[in-house]
Amino acid sequence: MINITFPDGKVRQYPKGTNSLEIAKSISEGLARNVLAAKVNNHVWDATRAITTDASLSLLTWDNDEGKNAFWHSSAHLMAEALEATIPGVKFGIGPAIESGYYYDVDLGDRTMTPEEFTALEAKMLELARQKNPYTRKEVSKAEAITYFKAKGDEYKLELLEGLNDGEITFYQQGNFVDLCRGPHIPDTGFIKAVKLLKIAGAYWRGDEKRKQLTRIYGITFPQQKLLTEHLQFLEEAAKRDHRKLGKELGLFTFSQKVGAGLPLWLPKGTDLRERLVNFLKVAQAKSGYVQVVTPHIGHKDLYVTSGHYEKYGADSFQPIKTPREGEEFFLKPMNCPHHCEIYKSSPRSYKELPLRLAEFGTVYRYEQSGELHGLTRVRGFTQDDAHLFCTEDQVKEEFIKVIDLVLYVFKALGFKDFTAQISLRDPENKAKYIGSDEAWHKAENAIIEAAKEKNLNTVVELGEAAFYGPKLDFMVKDAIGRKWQLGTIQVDYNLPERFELEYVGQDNKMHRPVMIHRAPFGSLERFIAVLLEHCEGNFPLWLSSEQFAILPISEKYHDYSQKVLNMLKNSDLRGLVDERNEKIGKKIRDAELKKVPYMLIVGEKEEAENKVSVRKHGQGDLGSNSLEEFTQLLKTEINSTFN
RNA sequence: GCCGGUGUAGCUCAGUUGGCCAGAGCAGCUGAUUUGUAAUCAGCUGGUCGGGGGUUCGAAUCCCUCCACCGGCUCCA
Repeated sequence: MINITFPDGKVRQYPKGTNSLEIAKSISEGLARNVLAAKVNNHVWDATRAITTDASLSLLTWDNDEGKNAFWHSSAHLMAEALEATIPGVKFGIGPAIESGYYYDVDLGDRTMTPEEFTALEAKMLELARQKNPYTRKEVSKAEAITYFKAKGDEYKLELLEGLNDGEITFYQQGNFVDLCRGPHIPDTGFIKAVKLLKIAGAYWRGDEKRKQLTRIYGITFPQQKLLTEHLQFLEEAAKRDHRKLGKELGLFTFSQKVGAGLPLWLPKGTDLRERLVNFLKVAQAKSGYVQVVTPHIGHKDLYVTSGHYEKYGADSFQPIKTPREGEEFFLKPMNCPHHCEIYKSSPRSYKELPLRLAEFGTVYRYEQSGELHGLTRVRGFTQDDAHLFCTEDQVKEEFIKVIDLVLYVFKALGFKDFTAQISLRDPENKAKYIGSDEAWHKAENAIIEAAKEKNLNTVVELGEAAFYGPKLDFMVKDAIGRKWQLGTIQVDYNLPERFELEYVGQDNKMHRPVMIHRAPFGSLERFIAVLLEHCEGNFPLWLSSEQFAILPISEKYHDYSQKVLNMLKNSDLRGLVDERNEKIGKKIRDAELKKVPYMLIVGEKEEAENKVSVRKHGQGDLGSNSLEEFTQLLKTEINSTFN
């Protein structure tokens, strides 16, 4: 007998070799029907795998991420089985579970796959699922495994085998399909009740663009049809929050093929929004000791040779523009830091001036590959809320922490609660990709890690994600459908001061090298506004709305009174307008609701007589009659609550 | 850049297997209406069907090519 310890601490005895599914059955049949996998001594196992020693056990169901993971991974195998049954000679790359579903990378040879084939493939998957074929695990020797895949002619699996050690190789089989796989899997295919194939894409084998591109098929499955329906509804809802759609509907920005791909055109309303964000940050930065600077949109080639950007990105940038006679080369500026370094150098600096915080809303231009462009989140011309802090080594950590505070302040004012702080470090395996000394990197990486720890940020560490000149802390926020985007960023840089030979006179009357911190709380205004739009679904915080209220007169007779109200509200620093169109009140309300105007003020005979307004709140409806003082107070209170 | 898909009026979309002047709703304009909490009525304007080339008696529809957009991959100073 063996002792099984459950999550609640209870211990029960079972015969040696029993499995998690049997244990679940001993508790209740209902539970057993829902068990997808099990965590045995903190390793996720097949529920059908025999337990031979004392162990801690927690049963994994659809409600655990690890349970879902096993479910979707098993679904990838099911899709592979269906593919193999319908497309002879198909070869398989990898097929993992992902955050929402799974994919499998396949080599279809000369054949292509189109979404029209999905229905048939889904049907095949369901047919196989109904057979309730068990997923069986088999330990195989490396030689056996190689023999199997050689016979099958699957070079991808053979390549994967090269990286595995003999003795740790397992096969999983369900039905006629055998796959090299670590597992774990769900007990049998019958658990899979609903299947939806979602999209098809090219994906380079092993993520290497120099290697063959396989066909990646994304899908999702569920243990109940109802869950699939809900998921599809969620996707539909998310599509409504797409910033490209909202930006168009709300008249914020547009693109023109003629102006060029990835070059956003800001319409008056969008510009208004940008200006408000910019001013908001300028005020906050002024309080934190920043000074504003302005630099041109182009810079001499030498500037980027010095900074190192020329060597790193010269060939992949917009190509230089030349002076007609001398042939001097200038680049559109892809970043502001080299310019700012030259501002630093414009006069001798004393330690007493540090930290020197140079801020600029600088528009930069980067050549992004055509396939990378994406609404406002990935563009070729964008404005950074950039600043460079020049400080002494001793000041780095404190400055870094102050920047974190600023980013958190900005995020709070805009309602971003759900974000992660990604600490991006150098790839220790590939140091050649980066410039700068080991020592400098260590110092910088430690400064970031300590500062993040001190501020108790919810962090993830990513190796190899650092910029080529230094490590960074990025604030990552998800868009409507869960794609992660970098917004705010803070980067420590020991390299540029070196390259530009920046110096300051220390207390000791000797020359010292300052440290530079790059930082941008929004990141880029374009991307920030995109993600903000998706988060609030176009319902901006009141302080940010261009049109905080719309006055809707019942008829022409009340236009004079409406104008009077408008002027009074404007005098209270509120923004809005009067809808003087010759439309019925229902129409005016509908349009204001669609424009997501936070407050609608309906005025007619009654309101004019009482010197009041009828307040209607977006998405909520009639709030009743208010005096102008009451209404003004209501808005001021709402605005203040955002910042406190 | 790569794989797959899409491109019809300002917006959202119809346009059967290639066949008469390419349609609708909304928006816009004109007029009527003077309105009480999510669409008042009528009339009108508006498109060289993404660009270019080809096949055909005839192309929005078929083919080639370029561009843009969408979903991924790779990349992202």
